[in-house]
Amino acid sequence: MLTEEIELTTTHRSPALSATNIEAAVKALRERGLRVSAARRLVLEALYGAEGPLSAERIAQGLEGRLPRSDLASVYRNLETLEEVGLVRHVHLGHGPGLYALAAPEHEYLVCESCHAVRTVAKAELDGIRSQVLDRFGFEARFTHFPLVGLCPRCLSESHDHEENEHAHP
Amino acid sequence: MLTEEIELTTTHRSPALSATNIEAAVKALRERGLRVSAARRLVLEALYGAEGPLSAERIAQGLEGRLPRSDLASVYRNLETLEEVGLVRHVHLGHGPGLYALAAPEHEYLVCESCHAVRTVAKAELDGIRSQVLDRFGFEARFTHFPLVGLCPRCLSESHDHEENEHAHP
DNA sequence: CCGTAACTGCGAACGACTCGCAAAAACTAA
DNA sequence: TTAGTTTTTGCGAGTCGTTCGCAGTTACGG
Repeated sequence: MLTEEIELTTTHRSPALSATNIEAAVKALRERGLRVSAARRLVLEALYGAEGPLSAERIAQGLEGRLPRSDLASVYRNLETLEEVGLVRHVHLGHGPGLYALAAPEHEYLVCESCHAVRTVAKAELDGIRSQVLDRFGFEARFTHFPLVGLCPRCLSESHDHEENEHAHP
Repeated sequence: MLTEEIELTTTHRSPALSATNIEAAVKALRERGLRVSAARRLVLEALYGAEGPLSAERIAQGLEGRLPRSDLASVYRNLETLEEVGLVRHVHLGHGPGLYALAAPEHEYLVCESCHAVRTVAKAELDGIRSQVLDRFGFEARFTHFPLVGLCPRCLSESHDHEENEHAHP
């Protein structure tokens, strides 16, 4: 099976106010006694400029020329550090590589098992479902690190169509 | 990070009526023009005798001496074939290897992000949540291939405890 | 501007699969 | 039963995503 590309169907944040926020992140790092190296700053720039979650690989390649390339292992280490600090979060949207994004604002993900479309939603949008899961199972659902997986509306209706065709056979 | 062992908290099926059902599976294979080799039968025996989903690795090792060892690549190939035939299904319960189980009866999984405990439930138990997700997002949730991830009751209450301790600091 | 952590970049190793290929079954038809 | 065809096996090597070891840099506090 080929590794399938994941496409995002929603937009995350405007790529504008980057620099300002990066300095806030830099401050958070220094407060923890962490150093602000060029490589680390680069990872931050990639994430602040991104429209959706990014793979470590794509960050290391410099986002198709928009940023300088850097060492993949270091990108992974920096993403890990940033995640420990709470600035970054990663999500596993299927069989591909993990994808990284800023931790705030907190997004949750719905992924279609059939077409692999990703729907990104604000945490609050899933609160209704979260409270039902809590009621039934005492379990607090989180769709930040692993998504809610299922069939998207389109694939769902296609699968209904096929069922009908099958039933139509006498 | 170490690969963490996944423990199952529920029982799947009684390990008794194996042989009978294996012959049904064998029949299904032959009907599709597939051959029933020793290796293939072994995978089937492992799954019919198991109390929960198994990794390919564990099947290849012969389930700690209960069955003969076999070739890992072939185990993967056979699991794939059995899955195509519809006899087997696999689930990704976190960062470890995929786990394989008989497709019927259809189980769904809840996994704790913190302690990695797995709760296996019958499909019907999640129908309420499924219909709420369908209403809100037009999305049919499936927790068979990827689980519903969150915090289990115990880890949830522990995280509340910690919050209280933090708040207690003036 | 010096010392000393922290951090980098490289290559190698890792786990979980997947593939290529020659040798060995399994079914089929004779 | 055996010969023929086609699947399947077992091995080794390869891939992908990620992590590790380590010598060489570099950031920052003094």
